[in-house]
Amino acid sequence: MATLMIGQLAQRAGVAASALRYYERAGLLPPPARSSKRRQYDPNILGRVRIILLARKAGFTVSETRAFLNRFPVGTTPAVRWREMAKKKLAELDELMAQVGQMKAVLNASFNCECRHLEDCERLVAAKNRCRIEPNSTTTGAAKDPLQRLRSKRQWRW
Amino acid sequence: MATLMIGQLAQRAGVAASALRYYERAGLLPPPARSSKRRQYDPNILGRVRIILLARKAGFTVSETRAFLNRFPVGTTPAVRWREMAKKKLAELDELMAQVGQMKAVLNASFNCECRHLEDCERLVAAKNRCRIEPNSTTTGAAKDPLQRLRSKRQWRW
DNA sequence: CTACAAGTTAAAGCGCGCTTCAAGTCAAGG
DNA sequence: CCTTGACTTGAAGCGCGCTTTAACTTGTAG
Repeated sequence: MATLMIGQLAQRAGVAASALRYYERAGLLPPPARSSKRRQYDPNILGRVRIILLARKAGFTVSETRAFLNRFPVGTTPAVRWREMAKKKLAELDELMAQVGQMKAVLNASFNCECRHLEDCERLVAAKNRCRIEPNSTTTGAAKDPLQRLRSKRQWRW
Repeated sequence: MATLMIGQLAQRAGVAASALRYYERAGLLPPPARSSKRRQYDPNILGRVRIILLARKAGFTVSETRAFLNRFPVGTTPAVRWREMAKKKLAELDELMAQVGQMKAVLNASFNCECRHLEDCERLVAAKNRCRIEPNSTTTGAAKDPLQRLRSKRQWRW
């Protein structure tokens, strides 16, 4: 009794109902009982939702979170499992931090030139005369991972 | 003479030809002269490509990079412009770092419980009996920005 | 009975920065 | 002449985590 409709569960958990449906499809939440097709949640499920959100907040992807949730091998407690996964994730985060650090270095070290126009920089760079634009070479390409955000398919107007 | 085909420019710059075409569409590279429809690049354009890659490496998005490249207001040198944009970007990166720091905190502080099964944690969390799962409350939802990676549309099997 | 609110589904959309594909053009070498 | 390889274009795809939309059902209030 006193089961929760999806909207109520969503509100209590501080998350959108659509996200809960998504988590169900993704295997993070078990399919609840239904009354006339509507989901009726046992209030205890709120604990699981909170754990899901905690895992997400810690940086785990949805599939990592699923791996964490779906019944550990017998004998491993949640805490053990968590620490194991946390170790990997911490390493990933450290790598991310390192990349961000490199970006900051590039931001601080570049364009210490006196060129009046960008074209001057371009020519100097093309001629390998530094122009003190580059920090420490290794211009092996742009950053791959961190930070993201023209789609329009139409050409830029010059 | 001795102009570069797109493949050659790509190789020298250490970037894919498709990326160069993309940069052109996006307004980072000026449309080059053509010989029988093929792009013929002035070797000097290599400088511009390098600058583009540097900007990307520094964390600037494509449209930010376009803003940086496309002719500053008269009187602002590349260096000035760069420093202005770098300032903002550095702030963004610091925010990112802070978020990553929070994740690390969550990773380290969670699941210091002795529960044998996840279900025990769930019940405790649902009943607000901590279970020492949470670090410092503020469970306002999962992280929004950093780190990203079921699309399949098909249900997870339980 | 009618309205409205809240639920349901499957499918598509978003952001970002390219990459990949299909279908075609072109020049040089054998 | 034919092949090969590099180029061309427009359009679609990828990854990730949801959100949004469209079309429909259901329970409740007036």
